[in-house]
Amino acid sequence: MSRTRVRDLLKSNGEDVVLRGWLYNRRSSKKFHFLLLRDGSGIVQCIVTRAEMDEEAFLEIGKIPYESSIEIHGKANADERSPGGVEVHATKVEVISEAEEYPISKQEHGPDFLLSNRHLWLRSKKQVAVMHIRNEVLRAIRDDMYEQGFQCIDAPIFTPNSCEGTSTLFEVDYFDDDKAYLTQSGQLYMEAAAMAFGDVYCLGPTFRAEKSKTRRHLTEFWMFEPEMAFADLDDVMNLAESMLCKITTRVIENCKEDLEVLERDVDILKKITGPFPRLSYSEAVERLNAEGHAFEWGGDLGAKDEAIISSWFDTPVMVHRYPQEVKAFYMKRDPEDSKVALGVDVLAPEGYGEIIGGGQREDSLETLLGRIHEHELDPEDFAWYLDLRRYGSVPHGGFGLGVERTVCWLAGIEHVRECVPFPRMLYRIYP
RNA sequence: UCCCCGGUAGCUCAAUUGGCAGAGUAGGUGACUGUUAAUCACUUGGUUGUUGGUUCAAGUCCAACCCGGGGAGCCA
Repeated sequence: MSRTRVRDLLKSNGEDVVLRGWLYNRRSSKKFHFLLLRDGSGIVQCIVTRAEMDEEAFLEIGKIPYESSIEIHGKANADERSPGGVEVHATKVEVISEAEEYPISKQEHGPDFLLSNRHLWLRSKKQVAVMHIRNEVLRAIRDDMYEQGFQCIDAPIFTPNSCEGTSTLFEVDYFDDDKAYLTQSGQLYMEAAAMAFGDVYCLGPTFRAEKSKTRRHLTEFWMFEPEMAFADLDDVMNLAESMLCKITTRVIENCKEDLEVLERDVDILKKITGPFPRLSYSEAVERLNAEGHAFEWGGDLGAKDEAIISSWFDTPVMVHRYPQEVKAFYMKRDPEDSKVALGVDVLAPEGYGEIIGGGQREDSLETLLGRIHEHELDPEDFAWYLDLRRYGSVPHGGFGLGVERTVCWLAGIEHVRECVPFPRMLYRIYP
């Protein structure tokens, strides 16, 4: 007899079924055992009655340790008294592998303990829900890119040098005396790909060796980076906006139960429909000052400033045209105001901060060369990148979206470490 | 790199001016009317992060170190 998945039990009402999974919880009295079976697709209550079972077998079932793997034979019944509305009336319970005393209990645990037990923590309800949402976010991105005709072009993980010359990178030995670095962005490679395929994206891991210790930082995180040829800053903002709306809609539609487990206020997410407010850096600074938060034009917005700006709106807000000094060398300056660069940051609501950064790229060879010198970078390192401006340069742009930060916001989680299966952080690389 | 907080039973935490190391939970034993983190009774469980110091006496005070958490900067 083939095995039934818990998620399909409702369709099997009245039928004999075989389930395989792990013992999630048990509630016992003299005449019954209520076993909660978890199989990865869901959790179902199974009832074992003393009257219908061999006395010794009944007592043994009361002793099966939590998280033991078990097989249950029985009949599926719709029953309102059971959580989930279905119950399996078990006639046979077999232990596949008896578990040792399981360290994670139903009570609350501290972050240190949970992170050290991440391989087991991943089994718990809340973590399962977050991973479902992550899965949906990644699928929504890929589906939308496919529908819009973007080509998926995977960027390399090993790179010969820093992409932007700014962040601290992880250095690794690369044969003989050479050094390589783990990528901190696929963007430069996406620019090359955009000149080959038009509209492209990459979606993969990214590494930052910054010693950041906050709820928004990981040393290894996933980033989605689309890049478009023949595109300006407005096109970039339009794509960022439509993508965030698409992701949110998909999560609301397909992750109802997960959002419930996480006690996420879905009404807040339903407001994410677009258009999002677009605020220039200068406008943002003006309003900050008008509201009594002294801020001098020219500096980069800090975490506090971003929190204030996003608190003005219920949806993500796009802040564009930053002072060019605080932005990367490849960012194009605004032809109408050379003091600012054509970049945009998208700030998520509810204080989740920056989830997207991007903009229009500099497409003039001369300007780009000058910028590389200003930033004291070696033009040799960027020879291939400069070639893109030699052979049919076009206006182009794109952005990077932090997958964990996006999941964190949608799921309403405190810390990005719960939004990736096995987080890598400063001082923590186990398990 | 800087600032703040913490480390006591497997886990979550308590312990008064320095004065016998405690509870809940998990584990064990038993009871129990279809239970919903089931409930009830009993019960096992300790080198208080490490090292040194002050003291008749240190979980508590002092010093150094180790580990972790939160935040800043930087960024997604």
